[in-house]
Amino acid sequence: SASANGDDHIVGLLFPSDFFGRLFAEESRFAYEAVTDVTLCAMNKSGFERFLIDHPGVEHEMLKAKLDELDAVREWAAITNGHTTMQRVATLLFVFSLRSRNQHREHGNLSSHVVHVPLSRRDIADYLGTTPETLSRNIQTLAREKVIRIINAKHFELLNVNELVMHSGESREDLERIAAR
Amino acid sequence: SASANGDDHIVGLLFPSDFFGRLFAEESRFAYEAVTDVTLCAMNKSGFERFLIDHPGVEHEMLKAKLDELDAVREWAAITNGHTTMQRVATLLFVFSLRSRNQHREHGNLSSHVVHVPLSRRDIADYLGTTPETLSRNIQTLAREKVIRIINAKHFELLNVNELVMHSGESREDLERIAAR
DNA sequence: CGAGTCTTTGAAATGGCTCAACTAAGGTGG
DNA sequence: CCACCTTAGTTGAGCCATTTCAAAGACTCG
Repeated sequence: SASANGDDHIVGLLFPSDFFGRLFAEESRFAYEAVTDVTLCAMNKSGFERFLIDHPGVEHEMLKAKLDELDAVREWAAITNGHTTMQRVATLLFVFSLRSRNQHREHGNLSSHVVHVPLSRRDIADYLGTTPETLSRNIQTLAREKVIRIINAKHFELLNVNELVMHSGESREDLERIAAR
Repeated sequence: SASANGDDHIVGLLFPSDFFGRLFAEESRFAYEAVTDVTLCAMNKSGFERFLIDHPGVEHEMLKAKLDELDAVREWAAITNGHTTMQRVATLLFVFSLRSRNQHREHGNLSSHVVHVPLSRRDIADYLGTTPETLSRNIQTLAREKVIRIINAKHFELLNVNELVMHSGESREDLERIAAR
């Protein structure tokens, strides 16, 4: 997750296996903050830059990854711009559900529609461009409508995925593409 | 400018000398639309991709450019998220003023604070994540406060740059960094 | 000089924000 | 192990910016 506190804004989330750090520049314009325990692989910045330059094949893969990332950021920007808070909340829940499903698969727990969102309400709100209060109200509305069940602050059970997709205002294909990055 | 019409959204603007097109992917997720007459340099996509792979030094420069672009998109996303419409309008005008100042410099017309925004109100509104009506009201407010003078729909004279910066809610340094890309 | 499009303006409706209080949860020290 | 304290989340009510719907100017182009 990049940049969080104060009245700054969260401009992205990072998931396991994601790369971060600002290559080929003095410093990153954004801050990175962990919301869970993390295992990370750190390397010497200039050494890694050197390595990329010396191994064009690897740098080529890095370029492709960054091009994908660029698309994803633009896509997310389009979503946060023209949608209501409810649509953003629904989109976020669905995207996280696809991600956690992938993580649960290895536990053989495929049928479980439990979504884990490790962010605080404030962080989610910052990411979605709203306030914790408005976010909470929308989550509670979804629960009241039996679209989700709130297990606890960070765990949700999806009771009606179709309804969730409806609320997101996106087609299911678009949502899956967004989640895929 | 990328992606415009309907209820789609504008996720970026392109200026002279900018590169566009989605390398190393089947097709672009976004559409590109010209709002002015343009002179463009087109090249064979797969040929150019081949060229990049064969010339790691050039591909390296491409990577650096895309990394900058990524920062710029994230920065813009942060702006459109947490700011009022007025702040976004002021930011846009200031950024365009820096850009057109650079263009006017060569005409020896340095002192002129005339900003040219070739987009329609609808396009600007889409880009800023608002409606043409709200956008118009904010522009008119700036004019009423003598911060700008509306020459015509696409040309504005900046009467009070300091006030404009105030309205943007950003520091002048931040604005200049944003404009620089 | 129209016909059509773009922009502006008005008035009403509303979604989201702010401020404030209340509840739940987690963590600490006695 | 429990009372306490602190933080996070929820709920309520009023307010305000923005949207929406509608219509009146402007500008452009044939």
